[in-house]
Parts: sequence; C-alpha cells; structure tokens
Amino acid sequence: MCPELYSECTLRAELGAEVLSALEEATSDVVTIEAGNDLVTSGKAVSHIHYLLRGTVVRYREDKKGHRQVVGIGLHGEFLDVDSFQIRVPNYSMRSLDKAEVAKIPLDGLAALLCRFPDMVRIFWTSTVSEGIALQYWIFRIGRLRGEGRIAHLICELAERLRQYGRFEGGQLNLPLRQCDYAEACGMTPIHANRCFASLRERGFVDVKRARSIHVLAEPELRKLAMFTALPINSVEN
Amino acid sequence: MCPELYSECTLRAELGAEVLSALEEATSDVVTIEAGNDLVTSGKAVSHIHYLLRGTVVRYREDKKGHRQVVGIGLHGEFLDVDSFQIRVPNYSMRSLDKAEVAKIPLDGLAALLCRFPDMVRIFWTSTVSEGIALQYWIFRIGRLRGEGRIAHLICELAERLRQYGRFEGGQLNLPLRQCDYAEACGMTPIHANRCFASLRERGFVDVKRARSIHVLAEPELRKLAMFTALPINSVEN
DNA sequence: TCCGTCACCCAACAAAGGTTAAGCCTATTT
DNA sequence: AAATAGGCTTAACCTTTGTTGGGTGACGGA
Repeated sequence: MCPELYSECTLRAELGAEVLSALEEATSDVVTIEAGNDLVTSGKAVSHIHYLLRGTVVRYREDKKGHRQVVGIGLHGEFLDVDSFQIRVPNYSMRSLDKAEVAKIPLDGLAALLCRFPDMVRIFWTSTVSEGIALQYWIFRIGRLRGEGRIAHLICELAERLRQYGRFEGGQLNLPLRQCDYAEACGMTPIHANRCFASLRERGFVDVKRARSIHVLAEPELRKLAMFTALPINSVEN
Repeated sequence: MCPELYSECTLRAELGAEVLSALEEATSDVVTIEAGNDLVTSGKAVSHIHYLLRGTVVRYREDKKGHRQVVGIGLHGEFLDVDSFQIRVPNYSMRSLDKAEVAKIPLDGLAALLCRFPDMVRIFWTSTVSEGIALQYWIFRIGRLRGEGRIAHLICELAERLRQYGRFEGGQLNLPLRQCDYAEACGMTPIHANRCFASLRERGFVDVKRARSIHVLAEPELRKLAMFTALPINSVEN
C-alpha cells in the first residue's frame, strides 16, 4: 500500500491520524476502474466498502427498461458506500464516469476496526445522516422544481461540495458529468436537459461548452432560481 | 410515565427490554399534537428526538412559495428524527396529519443512553441507513415514474411497511393521508393526483372513496405498474 | 336547519416535457 | 486527410402535467 492513502479523505479531521492509518492497513486492494464500468452491481453481494481515491462515481437505480435514475454522486475523497456494511446485497449500482481509482476495505476488516475504534461508528453514523439530508434535497429538487431549476439545483449542490473540499477554483465545475448524466440525476430526458442548459446559458448564469466543464457565472441567481439552501451539516450558514 | 411506552416500537427486537425501559426513563414528555400542527419546524433548533406513539406524520421541505415537498412519512411505532441528534437545527419540518401522540427524549438524555448502551449507536445507524435506502426509492419514484406510477409506488411502499408492522389487514390502507398529501409526496398537483387515483380506480387496482382509506385490490399489478421492489433491509426477498 | 368547511371531482386550456429523427462539431483513430 | 464515435444541438409533434375556475356531497357548528 502506498502511504497516506486516505490523506484526501473528507472525513480526515473527524477520523484522526490513528484511525486513518488503521484504515490504510485494513485496505485490501486499490483498483482502477475504466470509465463506464460498475463498481457495485445491484443484486450482487458486496464484500468490501469503497473509498474513492480518484475519479467520479454515480450511484443509480435502474428500471425494467434499463433507464437509470441517479440517486447520488460520489466525489474523490469520499467513502462511497459505508451503508453496505449493513446491506450485504445492495439494490443500487455504482458506476464510474471516468477512470477511477478505488480503495477497497473488506467488511470483516471494517467490523474489526469499528470494534477497535468505537468513535468510528459515530462518525460513520453522522456521515450517513448527512447523506440522508442530501437525499432529501435530491427529492425536493426533482419533486418541486421544473427542468431548469433542477439542473441549477444540482449545479449548486456540486459547486457547494467542491468548494467545501477546496476544489471550486474560479467558479469552474470540472466534473466528468455529461448532459445525459445530469438528465439521469434530475429525472428528465437528455433532450430536455439540453433545453435547460441552453436556457441557463441564455440567461447568462453559466457558461457551458460541454457539461464536463461548467463555468458558473452567477451563483446567487442560480441559487435563487433553484431555491437552493446550503446543507446544514458542515456549514455555518443555513 | 405510563408503562410500556415503547412496546410497539418497530426497533423493539433490536433494542431489547433493558434499553427500552431506559428509553422510557429518559423520556421527558408525552405530548398530543392536533392534526395539521408542526412537531418540528425548519430552522428552529430541536432539543428532543421524537417517537410516534399514535398518529401519522409527514416530514417535508417547503419552497419559497410555501409549497411543500414531503420527503418522508412517519408511522406509529417509529422514531421520527433520530438524525436530529446530529443536526441540531433541522432544515425540514414535520407535521401530524391527525391527532398524534409523541414521546420526546431530550438530546442530552439520549447522549447519555448512547454512552451507556453502545449497541444503540449501531442500531440507530442501521436505522438511518434503512431510511437512506427508502429515500433512494423515493427519488426513483419521482424521477423515473409518471403520475399514476408514482401514486402506485407510494401505495406499495406504505402497504409494505404496514404489513411489516402487522397492520395491513384485508388489503386496507388506513392512513390519514389525503389526496393532496399524496400529491405533495409525489411531486405533483392535487388535481393531477386526483386524475391518477381515478385512473387506478378505473383499472380496478384500488378501491378508493376517500384517500384516507384505500382498499388495495391488485397489489401485484400495482407493483408492476410502479416497478416496485421490496426494501432490502428487514425483508427476505429482494 | 342553514351555513361554512373540507375533501374530492371535473373540464377546458396552457405549459412543460417526452419522442423521434435528424444534423453538427470536435477529438481520436486509421 | 478521411473516417468514426461521442457528446451536443435542433425541430416537429404529441403526451403529460399544471392552471384556473368551478362544482358536489358529507359533516360539524351556530
């Protein structure tokens, strides 16, 4: 294992150095996933939890016709599925959008760690709560906003998260999401997502050549349009 | 405190008798909430977590214009907001749909309990994970289904949960939800919810005079229409 | 008994979003 | 330099959903 595997972990401060190095020891593999491949497949038992070292991942549910609903986006430095510690057989899948690097921690190894460091349970619980709040935002986004607002809302969320991680330089949203990924996340067709991007561009709120690099020009207006409020955990404002 | 306060708790088996009676001791009040009143208000700090002894509660987020998006439904026997142990200031509200009775456990009392019974942390964490999975279903429902399917999907979820609690006798869904509550949960207008109910009735899938008592006539068809799959936790099938 | 309220119902029209079927641009491959 | 593929764009048409405005029946309070 290369040293400092978890140096960019977003829970670094909470977990502390000792736990991080214990996690590193418990890590069984570091694998590379090519763009478009599944890390986790719905219905197949998992034996590890995943930490994203590099890349971007979507968590999704698929309907009968193979249409995907994205229900979460994993950014590098995040644990992707601590919840699978409880659900051995997930009913969601996860797929990388670009070349990703993933650290895998076996479930039994994690179980041992959680016994050795009881604080970890609290921290992971808090993290799960945090994700739950984010899911409620996601529901609000799809349930109460129409196309343009949904896209704007998702852009705001991603900008907010990147900013927290110190990776939102110059209002630039550099993520490997394509328009069709935004569509799958926002519950609409790619064609409609395209209309929405066009509209946001016309209004001068964003500058988008390709969805993979969005330049946020007017975040306040974007937030207003999307009725976006910052997540309550890990933020001072509300 | 009357005895056996938590006798109908859905986590009864997991928590065990000792913890339940400790919870009962830690309970500071049991209050009655009239229909339509908030238990928890977005932006206002909470000092207690809530357990629902009687009644039905919706958790919702409100937009600027006061339109609600319901993001969760609490049934009696459930803890409504263990997550507020971490988020002191919630950004959601909770409202009772009928005359409800709620047990309140102060946060500091709960903190003491969690130290005394470390297993509780695991149990509450698992419960939070479970709720997260349910939220992903909720996203799928709104994101990938259209009106009729959404209503069907929500009916399936509620039926499933009531069945787990042994309260789904005779295919009768006896909950105080009105059509407009279904609408707020499914991200549509009450008028459209009405059209969807009419359509489900015409097809013979449900018998609805008023939404407050829905008779499920054809659950398999309903599930198929809604592409509903049972929740993975607390269920054998997948 | 009358009145008001609440939940549900309905119809006509407008707007938003899905479907289908193209075409365009750019980066990569050959 | 031509060929290809992926991501984006557009247009025409149709379905779904929202909007507005009104109507019904049951029920509880004055």
